[in-house]
Amino acid sequence: MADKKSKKVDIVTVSKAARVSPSTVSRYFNHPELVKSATRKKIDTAVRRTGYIRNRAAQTIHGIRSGTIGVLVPTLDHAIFAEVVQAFSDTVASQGFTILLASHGYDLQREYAILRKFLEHRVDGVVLTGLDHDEAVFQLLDSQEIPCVLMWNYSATSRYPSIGADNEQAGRLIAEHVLELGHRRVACMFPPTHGNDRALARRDVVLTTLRVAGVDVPDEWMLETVYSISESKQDTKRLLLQRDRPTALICGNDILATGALYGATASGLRVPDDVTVVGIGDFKGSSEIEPALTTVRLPAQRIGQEAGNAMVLAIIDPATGKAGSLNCAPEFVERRSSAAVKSISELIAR
Amino acid sequence: MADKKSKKVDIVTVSKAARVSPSTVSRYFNHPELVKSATRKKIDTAVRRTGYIRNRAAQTIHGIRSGTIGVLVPTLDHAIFAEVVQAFSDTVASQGFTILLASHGYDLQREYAILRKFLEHRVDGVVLTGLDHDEAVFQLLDSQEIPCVLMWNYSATSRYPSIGADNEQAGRLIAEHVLELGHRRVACMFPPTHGNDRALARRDVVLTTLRVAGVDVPDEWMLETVYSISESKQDTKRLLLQRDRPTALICGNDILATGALYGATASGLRVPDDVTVVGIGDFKGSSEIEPALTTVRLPAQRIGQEAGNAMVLAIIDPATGKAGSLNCAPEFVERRSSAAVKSISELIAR
DNA sequence: AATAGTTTTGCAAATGTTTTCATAAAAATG
DNA sequence: CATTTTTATGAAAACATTTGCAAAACTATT
Repeated sequence: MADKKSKKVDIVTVSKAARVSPSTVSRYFNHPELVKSATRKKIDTAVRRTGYIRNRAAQTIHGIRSGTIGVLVPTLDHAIFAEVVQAFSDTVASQGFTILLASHGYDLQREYAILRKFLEHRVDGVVLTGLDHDEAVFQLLDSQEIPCVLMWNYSATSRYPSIGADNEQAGRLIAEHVLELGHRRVACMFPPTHGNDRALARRDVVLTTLRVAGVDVPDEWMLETVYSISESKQDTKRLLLQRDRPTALICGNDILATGALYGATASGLRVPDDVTVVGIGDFKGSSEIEPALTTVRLPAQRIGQEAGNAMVLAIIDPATGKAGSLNCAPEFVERRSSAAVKSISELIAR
Repeated sequence: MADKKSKKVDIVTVSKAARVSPSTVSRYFNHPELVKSATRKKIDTAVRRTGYIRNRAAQTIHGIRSGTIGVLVPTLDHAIFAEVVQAFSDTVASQGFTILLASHGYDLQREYAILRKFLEHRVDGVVLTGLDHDEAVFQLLDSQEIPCVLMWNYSATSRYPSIGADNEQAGRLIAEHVLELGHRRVACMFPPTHGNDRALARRDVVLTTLRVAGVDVPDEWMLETVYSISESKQDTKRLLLQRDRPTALICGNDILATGALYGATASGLRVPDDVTVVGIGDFKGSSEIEPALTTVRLPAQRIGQEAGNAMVLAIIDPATGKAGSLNCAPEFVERRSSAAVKSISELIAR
């Protein structure tokens, strides 16, 4: 099969080889039921012989769908986004769509530029990560008539349909757990919140939940740590080696919690006997680490799939398909890294 | 800016609004130096007012580059591929390219189908992962005239330019280290090698290196374990709880090694005192885990960048740009998880 | 075998751009 | 100010397809 290396082979090359008109070849691809099976056969061999590959660009200018979906994430370097993209990609690929992928690195300006680029490519739909975006982004989306879904976070009041987990709920679940265990001396470690509505929502609700229960997190126990195991290990060591240390550490995500676990070990402390460590996310490995991490599961894979299905539906059936928001509920997962405070004396101890 | 929600706005809409011809608008975008600055200003406001977005599909059918590069990986779920894709994407994005991303899940049939889809979209270049691909894939690539690079692995004899690390070298480095430490009772844990030339290359060279040194790995110490911390933790426990256990465990990648570390801990063994564990990859977290993992660094980020640069060059300057292979040398990283065998008695002990 | 009804095919126009070529406008030169 | 040169613009063809419409080729019916 497929030689004819040299010259470009297009639909008319094929039509000549098959001794039919270009229109018929076009129909062969788009409405095969309209072409006689004998002709179909002729064209089939012609396609094979010439090595013809359809040109989607040429179709697209006829208003036909491009078969691409633009996916915009902050970064793939966080396993959790990679996972959700993977699930999304698989889901839409099974329906014939391919994804255009780009990352903005939490820079909202870049997000706008990338969105424009997606639109130049006439993507059939756009997926953004998180709820918060530049007003210009939303306006641009408004002015187009392609479906858009906000993936990863859920909020009933999001400006576009949001499919994901409710971060506030996740934050509350973990904070309540820590409170239930009797901890009152609680530290928090969250990633920088600039341009990251997810982290922000989690942090705020954790703090609020604690405060409502009468637990205040002093400033020096309020750590802002970049998404990195080594950084969080460092910061945790610094935190735990102080004379006055917390009995529990709530981490904004499981990567930070993993580093915290390592940091506690490196500080000679046992988890959960000496200090409770909890995360948010339930990343791969969180259940296997020693001690296994207490956390809140954010169902990345499910989110990716649901978003993919919603997007495809909205594309192929814009009338009924209007994607709606979907709350993929986070789920509290208790494991070994958290335990009740030991005793009254522990509460007063340094 | 940008309203006119309803009707499609194309280059002639803009040209009317600016009272110039479509050709001039086209030039405004593609050869702005050819249009008088007064006219430029007119068009500029017209573009803004109409909310026009260029249509790359329409450009592409003129043989103009599509500005897309097809990237094909086994899966994004392995952090290492996510990392390399991220680096690649960033690199080419800075030159105005966007990536079409798809994953085949180690299914070489799917790889072919995806490649075809990429070609339908008239990507300007294609990146595949690893050296081994279906003959049909190579033939299809041969018949096209777009650049292709094989990313992640390096081999001097690869069928297309390969940019990546030499897995044999990586395997040798780690095997030699284990031998130098005096280990003779060595177990191996590798992922399934079907459709995965990287794992295969590593395993073969490790085994060969050991055998040359007179160390044979018995079948029951030759573990095939899927890429998963929990699986490798399980398998490691099973391995280490036998009466007759190895003094060292070589893992095909750091994920397996991480699970092995957890498994050893869970078996009540200390690493490296009771058993040496080494990996390949130097993934994120490998340096922070307790004990820090001895491994071989595969420079994912650098590979992604180099591949991106090579690809862009090959696209924009096909004459000189012909991408060449590049060996991003793996680097042995000694950390805490490996140590010399303790004593002669240890060698005989069970 | 003629007619009507279907099915299959081809022609030509349309899609949204770019580009070549020719012409108009402006600038430079005498 | 006329002429030449340079610069800026527009008309029309080209790109690789799809599609509405009409003609042609079959089938079925009488």
